[in-house]
Amino acid sequence: MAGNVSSPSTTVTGRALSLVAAFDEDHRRLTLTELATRAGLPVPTAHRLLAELVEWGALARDPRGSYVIGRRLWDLGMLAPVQRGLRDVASPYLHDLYGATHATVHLAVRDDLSALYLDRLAGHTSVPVVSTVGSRLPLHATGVGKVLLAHSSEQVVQEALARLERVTPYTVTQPGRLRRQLEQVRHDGYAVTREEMSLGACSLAVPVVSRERVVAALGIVVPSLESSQVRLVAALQVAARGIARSLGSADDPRATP
Amino acid sequence: MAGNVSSPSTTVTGRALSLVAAFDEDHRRLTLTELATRAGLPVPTAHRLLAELVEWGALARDPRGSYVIGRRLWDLGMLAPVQRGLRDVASPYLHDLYGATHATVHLAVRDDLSALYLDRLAGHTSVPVVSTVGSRLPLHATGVGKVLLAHSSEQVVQEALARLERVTPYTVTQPGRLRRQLEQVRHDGYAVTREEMSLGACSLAVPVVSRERVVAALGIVVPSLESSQVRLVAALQVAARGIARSLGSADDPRATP
DNA sequence: CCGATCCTTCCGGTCAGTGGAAGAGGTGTC
DNA sequence: GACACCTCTTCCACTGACCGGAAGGATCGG
Repeated sequence: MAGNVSSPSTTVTGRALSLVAAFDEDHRRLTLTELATRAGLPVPTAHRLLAELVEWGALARDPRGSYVIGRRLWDLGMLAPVQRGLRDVASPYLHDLYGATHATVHLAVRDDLSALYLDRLAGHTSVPVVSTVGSRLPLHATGVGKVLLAHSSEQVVQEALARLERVTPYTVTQPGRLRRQLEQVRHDGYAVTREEMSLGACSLAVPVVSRERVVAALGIVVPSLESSQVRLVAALQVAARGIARSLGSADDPRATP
Repeated sequence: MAGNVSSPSTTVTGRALSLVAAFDEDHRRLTLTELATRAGLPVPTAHRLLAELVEWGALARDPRGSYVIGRRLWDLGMLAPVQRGLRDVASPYLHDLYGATHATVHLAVRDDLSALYLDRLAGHTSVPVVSTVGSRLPLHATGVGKVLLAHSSEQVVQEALARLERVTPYTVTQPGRLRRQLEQVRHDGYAVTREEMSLGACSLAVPVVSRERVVAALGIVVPSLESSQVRLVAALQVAARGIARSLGSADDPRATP
């Protein structure tokens, strides 16, 4: 799985961007040659563009000379309206929820065919969890993902069902079965997963409904569901309603679903 | 205060970047003409470049046609090593601290002459606080700022002292007085501010010391300090030591101070 | 209806960007 | 010490991608 040699974009901006795009969750430090390869550019060209990006602060060089994402991009990223209102509003509720459950708490929205984690809140002793803020996980294997999918258009559902990757032995990979689960989620008002994304981790999630639209999903990850499920769902719903209420008041409707 | 018509960078990448740079905390939504002006570019040129940036996802267009920072930049920003290890490690401790104090909790590092807020944790009922994650506040008027300044090089201190802007009637603007306070901070091991940044908000902050270097500052904002100050400082120090301990283990030394 | 303002598209000239080639620095091998 | 091999950096002449004035839409308000 060496290089996703992207289409060698002919425009300059495109090329510069393809260099930046070479970074991802698993590639936070890249060398010149790696970048050139991944962006599908000749080394000297990459070098020149990178120099510019570094000068501007989009990228930075670590002590070893490798390239990393720079502080300026981080700054700018924080300005993104990516549900910024949502994130700000939700923060205290995530918190309450953590206080009530001591489970890892997640806030996610759907972005294309993945669940995009807007915020995460984990304690010291939480179950090992794969997600980090800004990361994406598949819709079919996570609690928040199922909630989001359950309230998506038929077209999205079809696309998602078309590629159900197996992650653990318990991942649901049969379209029919998942469809029934989604129906269940809509009926129950919450979603459940049991070790479908990572072993030893179960999750519960509920939708956050504002102006009659599902704007996000709120979920928690716990080692097991045993008896406490009812209580946890109740806590989730309280938090979700709180978020929705805060969203409804004093917030402009610039959603970006 | 219309346009900071930046030097009309001659390179294409530079121009594209100058468009992105036109966004800041106070300008999260910009129209084509605004962008063109702020970036110092002709409208058609700006238009073309913007189209590319939008297609790529660096920017996005809101329902009204204005431009905003796109989701992809947010993503990428989250990958920035801007103290990412620090942020991840600190998160649970910030939490504990909130649980113990129910005050707004801040984690900040020094970036040039400002305090850069890496993380913030606020409850429902917290004091009104200006900071948001990713924002910068002056070093001389905040608790975390004073801590960071107290442990900075003489050169930085001098530059900071050279421009002590007044924010509230209580902001310390006399260099001599601030110097004495910094001395006090080093001696006591914590910093105090009383309504120096915003009225009705006092703050306490302590340094996070890892490998004998001050790598960050941890602070809380409360309505008043009255009697509980000793307890609060103790809680802060516990958290700071916890973070430092977690940092010391299992983390590589790619600091970016 | 007409003028003002902002957004979008077009297209030929030109100059910035391109990338092969060569040099510099570093590291491992015999 | 010399060689092979690697990645990074600089150079520079050619060329085709970008530039931006001009013109055409779209929208709004009077």
